[in-house]
Amino acid sequence: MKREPKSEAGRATKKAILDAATQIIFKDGIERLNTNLVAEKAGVSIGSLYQYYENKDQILRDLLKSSFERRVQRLKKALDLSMVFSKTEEIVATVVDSLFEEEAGREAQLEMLLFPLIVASKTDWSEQIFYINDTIKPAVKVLLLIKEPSLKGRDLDTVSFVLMQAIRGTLLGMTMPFGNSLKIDTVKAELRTLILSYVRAS
Amino acid sequence: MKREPKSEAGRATKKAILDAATQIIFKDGIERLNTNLVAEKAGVSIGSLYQYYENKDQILRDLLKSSFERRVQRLKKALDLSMVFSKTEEIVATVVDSLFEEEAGREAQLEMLLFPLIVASKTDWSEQIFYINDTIKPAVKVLLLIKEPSLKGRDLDTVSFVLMQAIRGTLLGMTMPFGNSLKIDTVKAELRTLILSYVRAS
Amino acid sequence: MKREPKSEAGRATKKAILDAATQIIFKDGIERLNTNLVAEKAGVSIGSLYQYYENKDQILRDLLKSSFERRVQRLKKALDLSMVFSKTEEIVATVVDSLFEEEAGREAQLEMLLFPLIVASKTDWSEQIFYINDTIKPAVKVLLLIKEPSLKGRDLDTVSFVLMQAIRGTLLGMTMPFGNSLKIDTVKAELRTLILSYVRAS
Amino acid sequence: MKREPKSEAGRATKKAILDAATQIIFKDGIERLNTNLVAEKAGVSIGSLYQYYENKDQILRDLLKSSFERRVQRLKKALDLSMVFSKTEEIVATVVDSLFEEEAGREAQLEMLLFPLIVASKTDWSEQIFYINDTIKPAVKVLLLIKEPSLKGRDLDTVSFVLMQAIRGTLLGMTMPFGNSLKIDTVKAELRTLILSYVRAS
DNA sequence: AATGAATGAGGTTTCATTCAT
DNA sequence: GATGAATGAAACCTCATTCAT
Repeated sequence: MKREPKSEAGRATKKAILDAATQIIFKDGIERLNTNLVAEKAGVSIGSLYQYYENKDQILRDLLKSSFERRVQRLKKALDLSMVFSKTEEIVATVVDSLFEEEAGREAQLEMLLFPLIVASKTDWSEQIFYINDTIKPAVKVLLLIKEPSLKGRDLDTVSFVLMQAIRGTLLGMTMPFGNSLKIDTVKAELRTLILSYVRAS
Repeated sequence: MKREPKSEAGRATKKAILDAATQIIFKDGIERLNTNLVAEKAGVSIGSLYQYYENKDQILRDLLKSSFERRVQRLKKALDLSMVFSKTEEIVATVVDSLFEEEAGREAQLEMLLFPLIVASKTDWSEQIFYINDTIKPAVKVLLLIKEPSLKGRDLDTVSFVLMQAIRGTLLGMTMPFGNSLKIDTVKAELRTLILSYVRAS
Repeated sequence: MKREPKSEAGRATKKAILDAATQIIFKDGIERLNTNLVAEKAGVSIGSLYQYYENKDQILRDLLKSSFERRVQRLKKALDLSMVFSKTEEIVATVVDSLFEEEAGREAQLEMLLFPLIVASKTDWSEQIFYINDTIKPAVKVLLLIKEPSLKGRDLDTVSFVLMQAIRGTLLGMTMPFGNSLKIDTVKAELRTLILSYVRAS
Repeated sequence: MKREPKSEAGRATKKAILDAATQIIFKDGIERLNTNLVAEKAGVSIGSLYQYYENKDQILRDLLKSSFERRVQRLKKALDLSMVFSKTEEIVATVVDSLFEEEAGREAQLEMLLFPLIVASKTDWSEQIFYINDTIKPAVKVLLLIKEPSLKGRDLDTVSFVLMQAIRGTLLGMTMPFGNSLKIDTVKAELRTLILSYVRAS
């Protein structure tokens, strides 16, 4: 295990590395992501980079992890706030709004770009991959069940899986060439319709 | 532009290259996909590979293209056959069945694995990317409208976009670690429910 | 030794190959000159190319040879015609004119482009290299001596060497970026001045 | 842009690469010049070579540049020293002597060997190519005009162009097979004659 | 005679990682 | 701790040439 930064400077370096990596992925493409370039863009020597990250995989893993964490934070916040509202409609609206916040699309995209590397690398990524399911799904399930009794009888694991994939797919589609010609508000409205009609289907 | 095979042998070589590439992607991971390995697994010299493909990107592009074509074929077939059935339920069931056929998941996965390379590469992929939308979407739209008059008033472009992304997302999820613990029949049932309830939502 | 073309078609093929090679050198650069491309541009299969040329070097050698032959023809013609004129001024003017004919610059350039390959290759090129010297120099020497008695006492080999290199250098310079900004007629006038003043120097 | 060496060691590595390249060009021929060989002869890993040079072209460009710089230095020195002499004859003699110094022929030759690559490569070489003209020509023009008023009325750009090409051509010819059979002193004498008679021609 | 598929040695370039300073 | 020079395996791609048809 590599040194955990003890000083403020160390933490700043790690952040700079992660930021540089993210920037490269979106600006130059994930194929151009290499440690030398990351170090350069982060304004850090390649030697320093390897003080904080054992290897390239660790950087990617950290990237994915922090993306997940941001997403979880965003969703949790949305759900917590909306729990006090009475209607499912409002909960769904709040969640959909939070999904379309600035960064959410980028995170979906980042996740997808990272996936091939996840699959290919020798390091074990399962911790990262399951993290979001373990964190979000229970909340989703509980919430759905309380609000929509009609779900009783259906397999909630499958329902939340389909729901999440549908949402993620739509989000991802928005970041692709053919997706960004659509009006965001219309897409949000349709996504709300999809979610509501689905959970209320008998 | 590279030589288009003029003999039967040439065509066989091209096919062998494509097959080898597909096999490598699914067996070894897309990160291990390199021209030398492809040539080797195809039982062809590296020189021959470059007779038929200008560069690695062209192989990937061809891979994507043929995957798209197969998908379009499959969907077209399903839609044509089902047109004679009277009910939307049956159409949807047929389409969902066709999506879960052996190869369909692989194609969704291939597409996703290829995406980072698509984004990163200098070659222009838009032709490939738009192909499926241009081919499938009109059919979907016409069909939906005929069968479900309740769609009138909604933006059909957005509806079909959301629908397709939802389907694609679910399909993709099935190929990922956390997806394949679910029962396929349950997922299919839920996907049918999602589609039907969504297009019938008012 | 390769087949000498017996048929008209054969000779045409050889010419097509040479023409294609010349075109490639000037359009794409000598670095892009390769047998496959030559065959393609010549509208001939690579197999056919190797029926007429043992290897790439032979093509280059043939290229150089025919360039030399054209130059020799041009100079001979100029010298023969001008021999009947009485004055050195007129001879020089005629020769300079012939040097600036359309193709002459190209030939100087071709020769220069071919030189590194000449030096590098294993095949013996001395025949080609000396050809022009052996053919042109005697004529130059005789002519100079007859017309300009002041040359007596100077080493004619050196004089004609310096003269030829000066001419060739100027010709070559005209094909380079910084050369073609000059007015051709002024350059021709100065070259005439240079030649005349030089051979008449005491 | 590649790393500029920040340490003494780095500068030494760059120099070793350039030296190795020069040596290979003259010993093995420019066709044998390849990055692996250069790295090997320089006693450096191929990776290090690419730390300092973006690609092969950059090495060649650097080679040409430093050759130019050496030539300019030599000529400047010769011209400065000779400015104090009173007669054009002496200036010309000094310049010609400097041109025939050990290295000068090599530089002319290097330049010529590099030319095909210059023409073929995508990188922009104009900076290098114009450098020598911009640096030397002004000095030549001023000098000529001061010393030889007879030049008034002639186009000095053309005169200095013809003069330089004549000189360069002669220098180059000396490095070629048919040139080195001549006595150097005779050639130098004739070149002096050529220059003097030319600039004094009316 | 002509074709063009196939070959593979050899070249260029990249990049994760190490290690001496 | 930080630096950056050095490494070299491994990838990409080219092209002269052969040979079966």
